[in-house]
Amino acid sequence: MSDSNVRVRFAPSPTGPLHMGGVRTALYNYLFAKKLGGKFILRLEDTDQTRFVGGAEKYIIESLKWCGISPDEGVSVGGPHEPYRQSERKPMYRAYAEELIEKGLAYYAFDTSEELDAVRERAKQAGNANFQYNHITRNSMKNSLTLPAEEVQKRLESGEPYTIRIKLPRNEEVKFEDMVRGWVSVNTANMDDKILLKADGMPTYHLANIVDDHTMEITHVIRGEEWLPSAPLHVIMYQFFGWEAPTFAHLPLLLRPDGNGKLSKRDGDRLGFPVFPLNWNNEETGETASGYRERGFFADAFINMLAFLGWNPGDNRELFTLEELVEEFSISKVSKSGARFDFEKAKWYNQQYLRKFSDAELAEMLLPVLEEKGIAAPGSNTLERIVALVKERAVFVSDIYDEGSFLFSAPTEYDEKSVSKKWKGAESVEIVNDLIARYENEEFTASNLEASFKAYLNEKGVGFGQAGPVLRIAVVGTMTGPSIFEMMEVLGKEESLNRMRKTVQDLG
RNA sequence: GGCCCGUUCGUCUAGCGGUCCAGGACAUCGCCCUUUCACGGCGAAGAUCACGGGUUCGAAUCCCGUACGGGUCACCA
Repeated sequence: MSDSNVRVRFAPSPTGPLHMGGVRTALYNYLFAKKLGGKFILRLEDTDQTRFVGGAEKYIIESLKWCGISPDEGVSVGGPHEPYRQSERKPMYRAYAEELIEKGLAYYAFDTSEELDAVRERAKQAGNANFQYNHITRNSMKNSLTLPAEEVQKRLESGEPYTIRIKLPRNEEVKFEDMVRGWVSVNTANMDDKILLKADGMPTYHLANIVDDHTMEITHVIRGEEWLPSAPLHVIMYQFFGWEAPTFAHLPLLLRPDGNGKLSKRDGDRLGFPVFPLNWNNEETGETASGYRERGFFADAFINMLAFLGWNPGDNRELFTLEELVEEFSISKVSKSGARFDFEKAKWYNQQYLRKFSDAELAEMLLPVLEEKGIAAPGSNTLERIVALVKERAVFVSDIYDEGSFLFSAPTEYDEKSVSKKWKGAESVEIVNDLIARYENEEFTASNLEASFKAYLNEKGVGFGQAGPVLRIAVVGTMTGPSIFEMMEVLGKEESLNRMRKTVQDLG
């Protein structure tokens, strides 16, 4: 990894759990930085005190950790630009806003929220869909541009609440080259004088963002497309401060699988899949949401899947670990259009990763699943053999149990369909009894059991299609599953025969 | 509604002027394997490259327009 001054940041707002779109943004930032030998910084944009949600910060840190996206600097790890929480940086922002006022590039505004609401309402009724506080309307508002200097001074000294707004030029083309979108251009005539410093003394996103990115020496700003409309404002702010602007990259949005619009936090459980990396429980509100980790996803698979929602290496390869993604990632290959999320594909990724593990590793991972279900785990040797038999049909580790539950404990009921289709009363009872008698003195290996079974078929003149399902029902209660003889070998003689005897009783 | 961004199989996408009557993956369907189910293998179906004009010997690829979709218009980020 070469020396590099590339510095990127992921700057979420702790207003709730981080959703997968956010994780992807973090991931692309991380990949971009690591690929170029740069630094990945985690900053918290908590300037809105009214929307702060307890536990969100911890959730964000844990999520990134689970994903393997580790910050080089930031709230969780510290660094040379501490603090990394904007609320803790509050004192520094005002000076920057005032610097702009001194330069004549910003002004004090005394309009209250209520007054602003009223103006907007009036504009709406006059047929003007949206009121903008801009180079025209600011002349009829209460601010340091319209009020006499003495009155401004008086208001400021009296402690009257005020905001600081940027003073945008009247008609200027703002251009910047976005790494994924190319040249983007907007005229200031279509922009408004955004508030930089709020009445509570906190900076808005725009101010805090620019000041922090500059002071933290951020070189590339990689964020979601929802920020594209405010990027020109940020470009102007860099000009106003006389700072070099970072390079921007606006990522395409993650779209909902159904209907229109971007994937939102509420879509998740409604559509049957998680939108969050981890389970979320807000103890204050009782709000809960499910996460990929608890759903049984491997972090690698989750990351791999996420990386491919809007990016690909340009060839047919699809399976990449985080390290491999770092190696291959290129922001120029990020697509411009939104990606509709598909849970089926997500599961496919997990299945691919599950298969990379050995039987022993999967057995180990299955242990906690069994414990949670209250299932007594067999010895590790038996467990591994069960894993070997069932793993091809599993997408998640827990599927190994779900698909082979009858290998852990005797079935408590018989699959109705199988029984009605293949169980022929006395005839079947006879077959099972014959097999019990036969197997009692046999060595219990799959090959032996199968050979003996076939010999029985011959003697009896019965077809496999008739007796096979009967044996299967007698041992595992259903017609599906791995090879019956393999299963019997794993189950062992005593268990297998007991189950057969019980079936004769139950279905006899 | 204003502004900005986007538009290749159902979905994710490859493609950056000729190798494309468009390739891969997921999903779907069929066959084979397995005397079960799944896995796996093979194959099929599926995109007039949103539409209309240009530019060019030649366009999915460049330009313009239209349509549609999305984002954004807060003292939220």
